Amino acid sequence: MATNEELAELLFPEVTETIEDLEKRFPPRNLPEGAQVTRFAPSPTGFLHTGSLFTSMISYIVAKQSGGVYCFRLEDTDTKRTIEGSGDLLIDQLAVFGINADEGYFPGGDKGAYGPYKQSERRMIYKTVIKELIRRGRAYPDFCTPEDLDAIRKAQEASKVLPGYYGVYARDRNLTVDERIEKIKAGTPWVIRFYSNGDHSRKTKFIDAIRGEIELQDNDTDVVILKSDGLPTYHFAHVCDDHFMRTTLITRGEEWIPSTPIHLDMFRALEWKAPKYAHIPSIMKLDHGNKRKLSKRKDAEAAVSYFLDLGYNPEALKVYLMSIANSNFEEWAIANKTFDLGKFKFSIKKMSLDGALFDLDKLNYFSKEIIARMPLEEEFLAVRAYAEAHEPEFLAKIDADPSYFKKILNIEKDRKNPRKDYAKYSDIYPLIRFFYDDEYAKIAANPLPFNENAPKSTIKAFLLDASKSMPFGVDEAAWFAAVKELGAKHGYASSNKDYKENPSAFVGSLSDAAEALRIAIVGSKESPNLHEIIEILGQERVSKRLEGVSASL
RNA sequence: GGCCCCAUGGUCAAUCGGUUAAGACGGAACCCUCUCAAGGUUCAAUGACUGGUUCGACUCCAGUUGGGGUCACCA
Repeated sequence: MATNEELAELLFPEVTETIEDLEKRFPPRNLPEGAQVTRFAPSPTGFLHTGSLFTSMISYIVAKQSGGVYCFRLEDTDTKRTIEGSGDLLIDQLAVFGINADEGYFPGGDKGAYGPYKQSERRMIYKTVIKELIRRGRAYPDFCTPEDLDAIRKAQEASKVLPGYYGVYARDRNLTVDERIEKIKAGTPWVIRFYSNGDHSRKTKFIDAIRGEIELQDNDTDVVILKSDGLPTYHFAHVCDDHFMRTTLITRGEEWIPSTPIHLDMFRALEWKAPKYAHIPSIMKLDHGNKRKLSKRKDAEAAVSYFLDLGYNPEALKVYLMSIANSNFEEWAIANKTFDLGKFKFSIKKMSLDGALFDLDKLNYFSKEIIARMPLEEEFLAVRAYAEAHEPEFLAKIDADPSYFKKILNIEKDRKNPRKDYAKYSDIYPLIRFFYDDEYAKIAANPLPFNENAPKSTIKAFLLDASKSMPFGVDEAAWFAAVKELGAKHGYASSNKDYKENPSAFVGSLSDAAEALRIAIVGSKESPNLHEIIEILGQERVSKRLEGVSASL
């Protein structure tokens, strides 16, 4: 009669260390009371997901505000789904949002004493633990083929019993050690399963940091812990890694709630203290009247890069996500006149329990606020960087005369209520391109939107006159007084009130006069403060435009 | 289907048994105003249903309904 000891040795001869050794290698952290060790542990399967940003942001802020440690761990155990280089991309994208790990996997190499931080490099750790589990009879090799498993599942469905590899349905659970050894020696492929002692008819409870007490049926499934490719499954890797990395708070999506009993079962078997869990609600989207999780495949906004490509300020996205995470953040921000997330006291208990619908309007609102509050120099750099990456034509204009562009950006910015017309950097160029002569020429080549209130001849004369006598270098009041006077000379009312009282006495209202000027100068009925615009454009350019438009009428 | 999570306006939501049920985004109106973006003022809009417990329930309990999640050698 062979022993489990022999089985373990046959399965993992390369493992020489023990769990004891690992405990010494990764000692408990020496952190102050209350400090949380959190982690973000994505799979390198693509771009940073909006939900991942949400979760990582929360992990980060919890660690920071408690004086703890935030780790980044790469869960690259699914070799089929792994996309080469996406782990590094994830780190770059998190860095854009200022979420930089204290320790973990980095493109240049691991940082921290609890590594490696890439699961594919932790094989020996998993095997060490599994070898021990086999010795103790708490794990065993399973020789089922996919077809065998399929047959078991079909039988279960037919007899209307819960599907899964458990109890009497766990075919290889009760093989003798001799039988196991025999099959292994015969070269039968195997995986390692956890030997559960759980009882499905009983409940396990745990305290979720967000939801409070959660009660679930105890796990009795013998889950696969080591796949045939020698890599662990998520369930086992989570238990091992978070134990040896000394994670204190597991932040993960709420889709993990149902499998928590599996994890607890394993912590129990290993006699390890289970960490606390905080199951984060998912961000949802409305799809044909139904709420559903943001989907990487179906929804562009599921990828953080979508917002970055459109030119949203990363801070704005974070602020929006924080307003979902802790809804009191918004009131705090208004009261404190700052959106500085670092100064806000985040509370994991205040997180709402159901998934929020992604609200683009609200993102736009925050984004406008944040861009408007940015100091000019900072905004300039950010816009330039965006143009550099996405709008080469715009970039050329900026670089041809940076100070000119800064003046444009600064329109109505230096005041208590700054202009808020850009939610994202991509909104800027279309709105300000008239400042550049070649772009203005393209706009003016199309019919300009003059209204029909005043006859063309009046507009023509008015614009021509303005091109010669409109004052420059004077303050806004003086300039506007001059505009009124000029308008009056051509029959426009000098106030809208006058016009309203007696419309037939005038060719148009003051608004009509101002509108004619605006259209001629910027090519549109809408623009920021006209006075600031003409001062930036300068007398020569403005006169030329007025003259040109007048001539074309 | 089993199990779990969730349930206040269109959206995000406050209230820890007693309120005229906050606030923000969005919407509407008005004001300001040379247009727009803002800003100001005001308005409309919420406790899924049914039973309990209680002097009193949005709040506690149960059930119903609805939404979401999960049941892999994916995470």
